[in-house]
Amino acid sequence: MSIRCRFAPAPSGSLHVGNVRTGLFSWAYARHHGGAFVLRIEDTDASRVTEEAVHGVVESLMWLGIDWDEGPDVGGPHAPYRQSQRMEVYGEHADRLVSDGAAYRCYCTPEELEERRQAALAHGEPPGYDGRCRRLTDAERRALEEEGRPFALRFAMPEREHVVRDLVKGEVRFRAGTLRDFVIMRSDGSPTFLLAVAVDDMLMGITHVIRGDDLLAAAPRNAAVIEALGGTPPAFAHVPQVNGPDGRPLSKRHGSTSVEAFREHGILPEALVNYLALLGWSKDDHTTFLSRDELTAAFDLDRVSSNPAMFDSQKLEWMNNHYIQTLDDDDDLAARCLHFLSVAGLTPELGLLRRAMPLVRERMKTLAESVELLTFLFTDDVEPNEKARALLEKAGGEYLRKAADALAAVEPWTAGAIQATLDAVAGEAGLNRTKGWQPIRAAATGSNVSPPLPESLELLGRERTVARIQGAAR
RNA sequence: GGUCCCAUCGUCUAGUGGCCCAGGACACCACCCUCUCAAGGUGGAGACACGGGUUCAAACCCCGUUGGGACUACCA
Repeated sequence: MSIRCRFAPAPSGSLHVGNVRTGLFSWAYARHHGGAFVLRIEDTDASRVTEEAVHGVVESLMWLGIDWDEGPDVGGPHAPYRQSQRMEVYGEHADRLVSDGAAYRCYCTPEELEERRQAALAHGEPPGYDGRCRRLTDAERRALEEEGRPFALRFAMPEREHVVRDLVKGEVRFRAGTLRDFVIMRSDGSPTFLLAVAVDDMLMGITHVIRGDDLLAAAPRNAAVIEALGGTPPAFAHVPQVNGPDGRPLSKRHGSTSVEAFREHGILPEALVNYLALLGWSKDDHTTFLSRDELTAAFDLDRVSSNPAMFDSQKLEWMNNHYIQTLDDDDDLAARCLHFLSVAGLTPELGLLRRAMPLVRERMKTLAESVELLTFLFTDDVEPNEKARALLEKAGGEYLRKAADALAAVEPWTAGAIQATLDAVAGEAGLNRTKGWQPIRAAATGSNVSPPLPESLELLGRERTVARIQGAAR
């Protein structure tokens, strides 16, 4: 039987990296085994879901290079792939469960439920649903019906031990009686997550459910519903959560942890995928860099770690720098930087930008850093920063004028010739390179930090270089 | 409270009874390289949560403790 995996995000907010990591594992597992990967949008809570949010999920996954065979945009044999469009399906299955005696009408109101929960807590008893409506006599039921009481549909959890053979956690046992009857259909007729997932996974032929371990306790319920419906439950693999710096599972309150945020921060998709792949999974004892293809070739669930991992953005950035360095196509890198320069209000000339790439590629942890590294090339509005001003002041107008004059005469205008001239000017003043060059750097780039000076000046051009140094000399 | 999950350097991890007084990577420190900043090179410091077992032998197996986390909703 061919493997079928799915990723089923709720598009309520943005797709955060913890969530995506789970999707990545699911995708990698499917691809590794030559199976199918399904994207399903979990929007039973339809009110808060916007079209935009769904689009955001699709965008983020595509950017990462995670592709799917069936989904809301591409369709497939089990369409539709948005739960909000499958309400009838859930209704039919809920009815079947009721007529088969696997689910029952629960007339308890939310207020009553809450009251009993509090009472149980006060007596030191477990607070779950007490199963009251499951044990109603026919007469009681009839009375409630005649009252016109609204009801929810509750699944009658078989009262036995439930065992989940999890591919990551191993055999997990839930003692009889600890899993209570749960609502599958709200009194307003809308299905709950617990019904929708089970029905969809069954109908869509999902063979392996790979998801966060916060859903581990949902697995026996999912399986029970599918069994009651006459289906075969999928295999489960519950991967641990990704934690934030505070050691708690990543969520909205950790700030910018969405895929989109990393993209806007100048992280390369191949770096994010690589980093995420190694968060909770390892190929062996030493592999650090993997392409998507290498990942799918090597990935399997038996090497997924069972303990939670903390997200380390420093390591991500280190890895990002590696990918930027190894992106040896200057045009490609320039194109990727262009976006960030544009956002910063610059309009770089493409040829110049491309020629600047060798100077900055090993200096950027993120593409966004290309802005501060290269602004001096794409604007003549260079206002020296504090340290640059100090350097200029210390050097004095005399020195700068001499340097400007010498540079004006450099022929040809190449990094090599420029370097020789800079050395000559510094030497004449009795300065070493550091002391002699820093004022020039400050004048030409407006900063005490820049890409290598002679190469930077070569790109800047003679005219602009000389003008800036003369300007700074006044 | 109950149920369940988890526990190796600060972080991500390798390790499935002897190869481990624990290996790699990020971060950190030092040195080298060096026009600034990076990158790169070399070296260093740094962990098996604790307590009991089992065994000739335990990071690895069992039990307990402690500490994290999840679930316990007409959220997903």
